[in-house]
Amino acid sequence: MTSNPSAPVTAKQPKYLQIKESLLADYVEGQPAGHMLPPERILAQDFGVTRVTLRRAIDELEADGLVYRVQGGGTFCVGPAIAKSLKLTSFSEDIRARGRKPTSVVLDVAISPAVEEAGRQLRLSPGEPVLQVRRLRRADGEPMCLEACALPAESVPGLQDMDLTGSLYELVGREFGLYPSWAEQRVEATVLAPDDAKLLGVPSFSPALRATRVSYDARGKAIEYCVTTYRADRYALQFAVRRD
Amino acid sequence: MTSNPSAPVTAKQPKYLQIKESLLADYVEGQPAGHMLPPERILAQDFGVTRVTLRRAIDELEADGLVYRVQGGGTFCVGPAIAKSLKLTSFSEDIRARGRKPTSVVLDVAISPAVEEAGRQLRLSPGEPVLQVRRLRRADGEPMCLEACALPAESVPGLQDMDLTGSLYELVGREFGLYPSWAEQRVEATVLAPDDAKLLGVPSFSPALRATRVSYDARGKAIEYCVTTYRADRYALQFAVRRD
DNA sequence: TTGAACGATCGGTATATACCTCTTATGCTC
DNA sequence: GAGCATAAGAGGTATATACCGATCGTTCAA
Repeated sequence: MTSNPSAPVTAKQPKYLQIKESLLADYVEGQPAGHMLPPERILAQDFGVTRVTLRRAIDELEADGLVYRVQGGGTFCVGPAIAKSLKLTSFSEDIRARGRKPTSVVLDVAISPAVEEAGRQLRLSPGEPVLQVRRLRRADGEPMCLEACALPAESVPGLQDMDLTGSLYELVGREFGLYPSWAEQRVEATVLAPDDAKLLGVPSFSPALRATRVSYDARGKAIEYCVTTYRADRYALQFAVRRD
Repeated sequence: MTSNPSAPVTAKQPKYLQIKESLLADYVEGQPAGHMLPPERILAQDFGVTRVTLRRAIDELEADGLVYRVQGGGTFCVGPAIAKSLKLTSFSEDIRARGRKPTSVVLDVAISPAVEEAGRQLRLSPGEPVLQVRRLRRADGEPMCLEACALPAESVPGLQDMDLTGSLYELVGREFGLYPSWAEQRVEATVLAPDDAKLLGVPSFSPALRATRVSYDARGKAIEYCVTTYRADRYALQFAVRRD
């Protein structure tokens, strides 16, 4: 980099990411479905980069499901109605995205030796310490779900004394540099045991949705094993999936 | 195409895809988690291509979640235990993947004007014809779910007279060139109405899992709107999600 | 023995360039 | 007016090359 005094605030992001953002703002956001972007060669010239670099930026937009390309045809927007997040979201993010306020009550925090399902799913040796957190989570004060998370205690030293009423994802990311890259999830229908039903404020044996999730970082290391039980009358899981 | 008599059977696949397959077989499949691949420069030399092309092949493997890269470190396998499909799967594919045999009984086929939810989700004008199929789906003969699919009739002329007992995805792909690229899905817990319960062979008001899905092609055009009701005691939805 | 500096090695970004393949619109012929 | 050939223009693949930035092992000094 030169000693250019007007260096951008963008903190040394690669060009192709800067161009991606620029393309997003200029040609994608707010555009109707099927709207065509300028040809790659023109855009490359406009941005003063090679077509290779420009293509890399569009690759990103395509991977995010924001545009699609037709060989010999052009590059087009998929439209605002679509383009929903294909992302893995936490409860907090999800509830906020629906315009409601997430809160939590910590029911239980404990560190115990890895046993049963949690230890096996986290791929821990029997006896290794596991931090377990049970929380009741609400949206605008309404009980929505019961959540039982287990994390390898060695990955998150001191977590048990922190504020656990917010997003666990945010917390372990900020404090321990652990960022889930992807997760395996299992969803089933069940009925609520009396204890859980009471906490959620519904009759015993009401229908419920149970999601069991194991989150991994980019290296494939298990970060978190989490079982969440949702009230069926107040919550539905919503997500997008890619094929091929 | 040249008249080269020793043309590969690989039907003119791009080099980077051929290399991807080759890397998969030679360095990824069967390798333990954390196993390191040779450096990019070496691999490029071995395959007789530029590093740019070689990197493109590894990009594919990384996007499939099969390897991860560490700058300055190397490229590593994520391991066989992980690397489950992040793909959108059909019922047939899913059941087969679990080692069971999928079969279907067609309960109902009809073409009617687009009304209600189906028409809205498929983004059709009111009155446009919609093909609706209701099926009872089994695994090894056991009733697993009830499925109600709706497709724009104009996209699939003659589908109503074809064999609908197999995979609908496969059929519309083969016959009409329609390939779902991604889908939005909504999953909720519910209880079975008496009619549905009877078809699934369980008592009325048994718990059930209901998945509502809209599939789109790469252009963002809606292909299919589908509501599937699963027996809670026999089926759980399983999938993987990416985060960023 | 420890620790800091260095260099080799690895993946990450970017340039310039060439040619292929597919789509689409043009325009001519019948 | 319908239909087919053609050319222009779009994205897709691949080469060769250069340098940046992070990691890790080694070496050398304190």
